Amino acid sequence: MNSKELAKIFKALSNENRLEIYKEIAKQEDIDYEQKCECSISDILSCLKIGAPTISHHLKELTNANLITTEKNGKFLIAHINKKTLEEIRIFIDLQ
Amino acid sequence: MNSKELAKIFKALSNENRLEIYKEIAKQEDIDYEQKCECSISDILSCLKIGAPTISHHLKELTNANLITTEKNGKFLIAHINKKTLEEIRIFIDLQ
DNA sequence: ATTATAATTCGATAACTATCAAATTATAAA
DNA sequence: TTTATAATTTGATAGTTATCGAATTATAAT
Repeated sequence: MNSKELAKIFKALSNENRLEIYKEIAKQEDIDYEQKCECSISDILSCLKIGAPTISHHLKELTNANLITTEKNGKFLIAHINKKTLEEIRIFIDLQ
Repeated sequence: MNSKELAKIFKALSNENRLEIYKEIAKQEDIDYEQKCECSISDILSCLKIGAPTISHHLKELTNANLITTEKNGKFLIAHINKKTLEEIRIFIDLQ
């Protein structure tokens, strides 16, 4: 993976609130291990002090960096961690 | 390590050129394993297409995020990777 | 059908950042 | 002591981004 792509991933994680969102998604995915994971915007809304439009924006950034994937479940949105991208970061760290 | 600190670290790595500088420092440190490592601004200058003031700025950002340390050797500047911060990133990755 | 809820889009704004040229400081070499 | 080199600082600028309120869309519940 080249520096441009990697920098993009780091940029997506470089905002405190966005990082919190990412961690919350990972946490939910862990809890709901065998169930269908449901980490919706409304869930995140209650954790953070930022509005829905901002969360929507942040989720798009995370998606754009391939850190998460999302799908719609009725009214709700479900987010998943993309393990491959996480692995790319790990590879970078191990190389340094 | 909390999200605010971690986000700061990621921010420092979120610029392509700054990431390249970081990698170059790591590379030099690796090469000069038993010698005194000398990764100066002038060395980096020749690798990247940005000016000295910008590199100086980037080095300050990396230092500020505790990703590197620097010392002066005469006219030159020597940079070192801070392994502890690298380890903090690894811990985060392993938790996800 | 109407209403309520979840999420997104749009437009605006304030804050931040990468970059450069020019000037300055610090150090080494001649 | 003069000159050359390395790096930093300063000031400016163009581009990016986090955030919000308002409006809109999509879906579910009544």
